[in-house]
Amino acid sequence: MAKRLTQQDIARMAGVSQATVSLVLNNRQDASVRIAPETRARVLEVIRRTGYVANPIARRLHDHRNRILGVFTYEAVFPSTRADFYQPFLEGIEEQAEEIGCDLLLFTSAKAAGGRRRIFSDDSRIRLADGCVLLGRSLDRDDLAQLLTEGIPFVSIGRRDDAGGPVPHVGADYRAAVRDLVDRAVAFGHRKFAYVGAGKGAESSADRLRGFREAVAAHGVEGTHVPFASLDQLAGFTAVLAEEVSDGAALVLAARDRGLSVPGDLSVMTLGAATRPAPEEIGLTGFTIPRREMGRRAVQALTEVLEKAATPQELLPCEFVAGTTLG
Amino acid sequence: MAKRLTQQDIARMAGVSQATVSLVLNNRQDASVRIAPETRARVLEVIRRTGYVANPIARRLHDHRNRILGVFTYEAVFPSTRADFYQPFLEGIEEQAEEIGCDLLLFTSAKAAGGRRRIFSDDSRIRLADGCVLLGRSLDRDDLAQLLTEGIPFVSIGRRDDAGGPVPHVGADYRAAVRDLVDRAVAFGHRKFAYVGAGKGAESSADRLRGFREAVAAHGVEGTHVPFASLDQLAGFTAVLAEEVSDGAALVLAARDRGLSVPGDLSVMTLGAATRPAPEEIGLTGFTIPRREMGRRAVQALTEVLEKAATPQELLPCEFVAGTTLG
DNA sequence: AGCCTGTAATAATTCGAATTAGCATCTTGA
DNA sequence: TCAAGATGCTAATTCGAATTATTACAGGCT
Repeated sequence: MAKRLTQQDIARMAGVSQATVSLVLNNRQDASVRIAPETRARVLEVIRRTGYVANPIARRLHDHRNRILGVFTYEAVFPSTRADFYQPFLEGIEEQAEEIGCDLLLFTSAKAAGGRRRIFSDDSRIRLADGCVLLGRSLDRDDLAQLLTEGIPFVSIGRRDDAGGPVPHVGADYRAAVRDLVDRAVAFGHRKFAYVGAGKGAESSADRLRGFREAVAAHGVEGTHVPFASLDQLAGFTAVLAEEVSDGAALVLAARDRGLSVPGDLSVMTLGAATRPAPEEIGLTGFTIPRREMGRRAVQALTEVLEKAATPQELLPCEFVAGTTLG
Repeated sequence: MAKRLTQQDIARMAGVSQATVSLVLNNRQDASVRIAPETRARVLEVIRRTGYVANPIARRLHDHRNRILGVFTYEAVFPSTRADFYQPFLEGIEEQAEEIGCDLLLFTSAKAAGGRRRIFSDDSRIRLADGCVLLGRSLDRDDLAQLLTEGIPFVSIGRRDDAGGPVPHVGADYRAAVRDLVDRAVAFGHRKFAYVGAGKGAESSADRLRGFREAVAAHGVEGTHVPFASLDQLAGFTAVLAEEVSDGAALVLAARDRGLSVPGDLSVMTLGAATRPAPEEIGLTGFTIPRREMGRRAVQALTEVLEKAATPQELLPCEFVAGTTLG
């Protein structure tokens, strides 16, 4: 393996000092440092001839930035089973990283303790990057707290409750999106609503349920939370909002199986959670989560954290999907 | 942003010298450098408390290792349009990287000149990583040559012709796979073969065509290369091998449109290239490319390059897919 | 006391490039 | 003619960690 050329080598060849090579390379024209045109040309010629490129490692050692953004996920991102969930986020992240000229570091080395990666372990590599985007339905509270206390620049994708301090995040406005769905359903004449899903645990679930409760209260209609729903538990309700897309789809199929009409006898809406893969052909009414945009904005927010030591918190609007299961 | 901790900081807190911290951190036990157990424990405690991690940049500057593996692609990897192609490879790469405790660096910063990323530019960051996996249907010859002459450790996914020297790669054995398909078709009685596709340009295309030529020659049957095929050009042939899955699918549909039976009147096989998305429901006869395994092996090969300065070259077998379009 | 041996830790140097302070040399202008 | 200023370049330092050479000190032995 041919030894790599250094600025010192170039300097020797051009008969100047290493400092001069550096100045020429960076095209410095300041009043304080001047290089004669002939000298500059001579150095440039040697650089051209040798194809010399500055060693980025050494270069980055000097500034404190290395233009590397970390992406942490609690599990592998590429397996196809998880692709539907991660991919749109990552698409946005990659896009924005490319725009600001940063490389992306995937923390695949994080020791998988009990099948789940850890942000902090004996030799946490989280600080490899200038800053870090955290991705996952739920994030460990202790991890968030430690990130905050250690002053590690990061942004969460998805809203997060305070963890010993405000957590910088870019989320989706599930609360408003769910309220909007209820509003629309009320306009269709619905008065008896059921919310199907956990409604707690992850912030994303809690936000949805909260939006639901606010909306039914505002309209003065009946709204019940049914954590795990079979069709039998939904007798009497005319509109069901299912956190999970797959749950919504299953309900539609089950209802039609029993000869019920959807949306004739029962309206079903989905709240976009895609923990499990779901059939697409049903055309569920609901909303889309701006995953890609969230990825983009997260990287932008991270640059704000890095440059202004800010704590950005932002919720992006979800877009209504008409579908065919509300009537 | 809180200033990043240095070994000097740790040293101060533990009341020792920076050198001592380094020695403890690297768990050096040599006879020449000894650290008292109490001192060691004190330093480790400070490290644990602060969550200190050595700056990989500085570390790399000194010992030329940082447990970061680069992944270079000429375009973004996450957009869904490219996901089908990249994903299986990346899945294998991620899996193996996780196993050997390395992080993955995606070179999103590579300047996109004319929409295509460049490995080498004014500020090439390729050397940030210990080594690099190159991914893409075709790789720039000049880039490969430069990687070789600069002695940058890398492995190509996909076989590559020499570029001023042998190129380390992990590819798929298209040659053998295509020969196998022809063998099977001959066994079915076919004697007039057409090869549809470029058959040149990328090594993967050339290898397929080469396998085709070898097989028809070995059997003494007729074999013609038809770069861009419409159904009309295929009159007289009884078996068609299409490089592109989508081309094969289109041929089947076109043939059936004209009232021809597939495989009754015409057999169609595909050679697995998936540049464009293709319908899956046809059940084309052909073979699968072991993309995921290629990703895994590429990372393993890269470790061989790094540890033994080897130049691994390996072709993995493709698996026959019976399908329904050969008879 | 003087000398050696072992132990424990540190000072100093290295990696490659960027930057700052500063040293010569050459012009001007008074 | 001499100070002031411009010009062109380089020596020295910095970044953070790893390594080598070296020092400091205790205890044992003659």
